[in-house]
Amino acid sequence: MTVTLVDVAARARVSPATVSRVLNGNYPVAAATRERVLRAVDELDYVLNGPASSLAAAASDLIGILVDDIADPFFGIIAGAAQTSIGDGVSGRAGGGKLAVVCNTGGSAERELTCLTLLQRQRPAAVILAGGALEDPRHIAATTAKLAKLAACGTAVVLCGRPPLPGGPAVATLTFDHRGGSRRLTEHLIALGHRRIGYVAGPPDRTTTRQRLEGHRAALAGARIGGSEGAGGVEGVGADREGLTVYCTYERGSGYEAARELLSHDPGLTAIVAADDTVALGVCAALREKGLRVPEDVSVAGFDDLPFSADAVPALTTVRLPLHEVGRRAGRLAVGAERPPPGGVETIDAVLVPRASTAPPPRVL
Amino acid sequence: MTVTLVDVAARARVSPATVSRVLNGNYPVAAATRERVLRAVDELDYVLNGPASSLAAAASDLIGILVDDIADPFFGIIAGAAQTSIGDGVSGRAGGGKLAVVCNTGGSAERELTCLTLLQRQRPAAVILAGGALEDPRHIAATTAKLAKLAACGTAVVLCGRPPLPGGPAVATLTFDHRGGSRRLTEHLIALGHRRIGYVAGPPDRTTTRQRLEGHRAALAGARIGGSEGAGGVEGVGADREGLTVYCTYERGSGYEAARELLSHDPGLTAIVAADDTVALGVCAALREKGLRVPEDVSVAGFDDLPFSADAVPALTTVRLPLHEVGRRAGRLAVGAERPPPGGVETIDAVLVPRASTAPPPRVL
DNA sequence: CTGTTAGCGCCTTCAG
DNA sequence: CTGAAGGCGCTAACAG
Repeated sequence: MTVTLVDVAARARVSPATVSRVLNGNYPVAAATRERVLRAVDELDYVLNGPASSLAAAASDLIGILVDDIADPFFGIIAGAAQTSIGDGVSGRAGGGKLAVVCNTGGSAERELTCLTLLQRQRPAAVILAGGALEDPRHIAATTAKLAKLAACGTAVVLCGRPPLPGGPAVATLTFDHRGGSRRLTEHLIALGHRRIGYVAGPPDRTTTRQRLEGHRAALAGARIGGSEGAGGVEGVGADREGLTVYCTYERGSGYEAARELLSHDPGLTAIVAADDTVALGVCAALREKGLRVPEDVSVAGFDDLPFSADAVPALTTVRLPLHEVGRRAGRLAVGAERPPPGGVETIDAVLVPRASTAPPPRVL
Repeated sequence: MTVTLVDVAARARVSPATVSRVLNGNYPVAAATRERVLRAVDELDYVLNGPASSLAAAASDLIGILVDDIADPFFGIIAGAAQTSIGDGVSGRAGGGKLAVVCNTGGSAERELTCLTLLQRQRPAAVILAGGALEDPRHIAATTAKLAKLAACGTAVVLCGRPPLPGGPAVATLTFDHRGGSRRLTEHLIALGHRRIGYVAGPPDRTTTRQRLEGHRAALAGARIGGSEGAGGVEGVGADREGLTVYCTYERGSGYEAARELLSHDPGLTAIVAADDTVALGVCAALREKGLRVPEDVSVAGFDDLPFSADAVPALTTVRLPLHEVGRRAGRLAVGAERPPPGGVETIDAVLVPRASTAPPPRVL
């Protein structure tokens, strides 16, 4: 029913092996023969049978990109850039052409592992894990083991936006300097004169959340402000001892709730730092609803510098992560178009972008 | 090196065929035997070889979701919902488990076809095409042919957010009532008293753009306003005769430019309807920069009701598309968890959501 | 440069 | 309910 390699070979009057060779392009074939084969391919509208090809070659042209939430621009931008950089290598014809696909884990450890297994079945050429990692030790172990297996089967593993793995089966890791960016952000607020600064952290037990919180607390400690940076590091879900830190998910509504909670704990806050820009928008909404102006009454800052942040009213002070650039590089690393950084790990700078949503507090001390 | 079905069979002291049967679950196997096999699978940490399985079964468990731009929340939401609804069916174990993956076309006809071909190689269980379609006849023909071929090989084709195809190889089509929603939106503006209404259309030659523009013009015609709705339907790129319609891409920056162009053509505009919410934000930015207030001086409306629209300042009047719901249903249709609507086509309502960004014009006539 | 020969790992009749 | 055998469509050594 469907046309196979043999059909093409027959039409081009060559052996199946020859057809395979011109399609894969990695073997010398006479120009005339190639022409004939290509013509036959076109005439028959032949499409390679991926499974058969992958079985025989013990490798597929699939590249998986794992993200927490595809509807979140943070991941959308990284994934889109990675896909584009991978797709650019397509040679148009039947040959070449890696297929970059993105899979959604929903931020669930279980689904992340499931996705990895499902991908593993396909014997993918590469896998890119985007975004922060869960810090649950069991999950880390499971993930590491899975990735090691993938790597053992020839799959290139690229980590993007998370710290390198201990046992490091990864080809390369591009990790963000969340800590530094976060620290500079809070320092900016402190320099403006703020002393009571609320913090809306991301989901607990994630590398991104922890690193950003650490940066924030380092800034406070550097200025001898606040007592919430106890020896304990990140505290459990909910609020810390002073009620100045609450946790939420990367959603606008979650930020809205979080801001209300912060305000109820300490109505005297003059600034709120949010886990990311989306959350910051929710924070702004809650503030507005309470009749508080941004930044006159309360300053608000986000993180990531997502596209809409520049257009928000007021424009959001945030920390820029070069998501597009990093996604592009992750894609190139995955296909081997770029060599891994020395040591396999590169830390990407996070730069402070001061805009209109932060200003001195109502009454500078 | 890697563990195969045969290894599992040996360990469980059964034949490979039996292992295959318990993994696929679609054949009677004694409970005790199944247990033994499952244990062996776990102990050996066996992972099915997808290519081999797909080759033998002539079908894979891959489901492809094609989107124009994964970084655009419109697609992100649909794709995410589809993936989730598909993933929910996972039976945890080695069996079951479709892998839903999303592919980016970047809105390019060529890449869309390339992606389809790459997917076609995998012999996917289903393909979901999300978002509006290009109206270029050649591309429609090519796409239709490709989808017909996919369908002929047993791939379920689901169209989501675009009109059904003429030759209809699709299992099901969920299409939006862009026209109706758009018409109601412009009627809302007219009822408010607006007469000079600028229109920032989406990319030309796309079903979505055309349908929304048609709705807009139908509203104008219904109110005997404007002469731009000539017999010609959508005009070429750029501005129409009166300069009241300009085209742009679904990006904030593009909306910004478009608004400036509209204003330069007709500074007397009292309202601007944008192709979507993202574009509307760009329009607002341009207006603000010109010293025009929204909605006091100029009303602005978007489309889609993306999450950030409710939080914009002012909150954006828009037309809500149930993206999440539609994505979920597309996923269910793809896996056969839901029966296709009668006739295979269902039109999804687009409901007007009036918010703060629209108000009567400065001077009602 | 090209043809021939074996499988890749699994599913699926067919027997038992 | 379980085992044995054949082949899915392609690639990768080998020859020539």
